Amino acid sequence: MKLTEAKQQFISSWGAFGTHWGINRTMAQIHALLLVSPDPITQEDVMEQLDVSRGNVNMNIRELISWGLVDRVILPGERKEYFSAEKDIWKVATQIVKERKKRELDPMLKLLGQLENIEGDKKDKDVKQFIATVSGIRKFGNQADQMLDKMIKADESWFLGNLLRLFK
Amino acid sequence: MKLTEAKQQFISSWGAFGTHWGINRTMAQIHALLLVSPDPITQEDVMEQLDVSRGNVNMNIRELISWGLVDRVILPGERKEYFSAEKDIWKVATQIVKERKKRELDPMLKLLGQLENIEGDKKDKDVKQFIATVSGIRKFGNQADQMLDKMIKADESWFLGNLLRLFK
DNA sequence: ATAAACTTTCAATATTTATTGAAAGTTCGA
DNA sequence: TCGAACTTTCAATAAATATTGAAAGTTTAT
Repeated sequence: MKLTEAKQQFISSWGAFGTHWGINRTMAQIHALLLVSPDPITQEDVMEQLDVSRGNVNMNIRELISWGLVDRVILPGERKEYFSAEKDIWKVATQIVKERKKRELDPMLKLLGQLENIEGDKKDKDVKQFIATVSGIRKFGNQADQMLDKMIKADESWFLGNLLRLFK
Repeated sequence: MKLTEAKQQFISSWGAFGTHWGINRTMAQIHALLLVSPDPITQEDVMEQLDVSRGNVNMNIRELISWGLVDRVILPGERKEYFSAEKDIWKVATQIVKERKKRELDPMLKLLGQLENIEGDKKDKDVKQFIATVSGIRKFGNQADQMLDKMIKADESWFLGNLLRLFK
């Protein structure tokens, strides 16, 4: 397989993979393209290589920037903006974890905490099950939350070292 | 807040949460409903409580069963089928991890392995970056894969004990 | 101050994904 | 074997989501 074909495969699979995880296909593909581009590229480049419109590229690059995965780069003496992706996969992963935690997990845990305090007969079967389920999810979620916090702060070698210890 | 309202909240939030993770809203809501139902319930019950059609409920319950999160239950002396969800959140989590790993992570790792073997000048900047990116993702993915395998096999107390050790 | 180069916006449109509900299929007791 | 009770299927439809592209906005060099 040659580079061009492999690149295509990678971008397309990364896009499909993304959709399974609630990430818009084009955004994932742009990210993939940037991940395999050794140098920063322009919106125009992305439009050509992925065959999507200017507006779409603009929107999705902005989103990638808000996720902290892509940076604007101004090349000296150039008028237009270039973009480049963080290439260190550990950093990419922790950044995604950090954002998803902030945007989704933390609000969910907050809600679950509130839902645990319902009025009503604690002997009632439905009340009992509701509280048990909600508190079960909350406890598990809190564990995950703590673990992810440590991961975000850790560097890769620390994490791998500990994993090794954990699973030896 | 009373039970009915809290239940509504929980189901609706769980549905919204699901959509952020590539899970169809109704499926997540049905799961939520089953999680807070102390006893098995019928398709008819789900239709009424969530106000969705018979076909939709049938389809999504089937999907939940294929994910190993919900079981068919035949009550003695009853003609119709009842459904109940696994309530142990640890089991729910490991089951989801197991399935997503099988359906998504493993195929992706397989593909990445293939993409690493491209023909071409290993000194070429683009080839170099492509291989670096793909192998970086593959290595990280393999670590995650191994860790998730252990988690799937472990039981909760083992895992929590080790986590504690890991993060003390 | 102007205009070219470039970026952003967003209403219209297209695409994808989810839902409905009636018809077909199945199971089971009498 | 019949038919009532129940489940499944799937083509049609609705709803949600993503994409386009032209117009408006911005920046910069002269």
